[in-house]
Amino acid sequence: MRPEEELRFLILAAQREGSRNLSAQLAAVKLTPSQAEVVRCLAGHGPLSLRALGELLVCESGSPSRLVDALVKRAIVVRREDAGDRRQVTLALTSTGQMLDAAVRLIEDRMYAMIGKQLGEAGMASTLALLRPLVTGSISGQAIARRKAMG
Amino acid sequence: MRPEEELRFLILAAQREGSRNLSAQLAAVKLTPSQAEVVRCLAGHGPLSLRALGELLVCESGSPSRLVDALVKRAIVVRREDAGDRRQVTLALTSTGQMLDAAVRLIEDRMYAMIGKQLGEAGMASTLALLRPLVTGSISGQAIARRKAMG
DNA sequence: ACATCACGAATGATATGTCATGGAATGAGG
DNA sequence: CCTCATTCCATGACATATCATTCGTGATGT
Repeated sequence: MRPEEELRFLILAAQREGSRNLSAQLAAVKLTPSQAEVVRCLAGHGPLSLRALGELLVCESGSPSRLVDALVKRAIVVRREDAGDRRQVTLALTSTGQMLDAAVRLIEDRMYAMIGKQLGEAGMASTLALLRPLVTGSISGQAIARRKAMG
Repeated sequence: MRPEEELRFLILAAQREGSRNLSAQLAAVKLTPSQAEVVRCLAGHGPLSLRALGELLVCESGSPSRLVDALVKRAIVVRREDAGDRRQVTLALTSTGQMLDAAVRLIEDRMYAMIGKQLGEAGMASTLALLRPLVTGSISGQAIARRKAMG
């Protein structure tokens, strides 16, 4: 197998396995990884329009209407009409959502600790430097850039 | 954003963007990336049972019944009963499937060339070495190992 | 003011992924 | 033979992803 092919499958495998792992952890709070990303974004970056939220999500490129739907139905997110521009909806976490955010943060921290231990500090820095150029400029890459810029 | 979080999103982003890119290329032959992986596996590793195919696919963990369904409907794959064990089905490419395989190979080669140029030979080797430990032992990691072992 | 264009969101269609369930078939033990 | 646990597939259920389309609204040019 040529190296580029292995890289392609390693990235796919890492994503799949990481997602499976995270799914299993998040099952405790009945959230999927995508839903958890929405919760974390809304918790960290205040009320957002659907479009603005979409621009922060790596998990989805378009506007995450349906992803948000499930969270609204479960009273984790409130969707209210924007007073100034009635085309937009404003999304914010409910108090339930804020509690879930704390739980998600704990789960993510555990996962990050494991990843950090696997790679080591130097390995982590190298890996980031190698992978960054692969996504710069793309939609997902821009989402990451925005997230980094906003803290 | 802490490094582990950035790594997580870089991997997700690389997978998404690569998949989008490949999807666009494969649209010329009306195949999705997952379907193309099935075609390539069957072309390279002969007739396989559904289970054996599933063990070679990185794109799916279980048995890819439905993934194969679409290919059978389009006469790209033939599904025939195994004479020895009637529980199993044997999957093989039709002549249409073999022609598609050649087209897919061209598209993948172009993509691999681009990835190779982006990373460089040394970068490629480093990246592989860094990512491999993240998936060893997992289902997807085993699929990659099998693929490497079979050429 | 009005026609028109652009924008934000919702929705339908299609294809995945993942897990759980069910059914057919095999094979090991008695 | 029979029983029964196991194996291999198929399928239902659910949550994503992606793209195209539609609909209600704002913005713009004349």
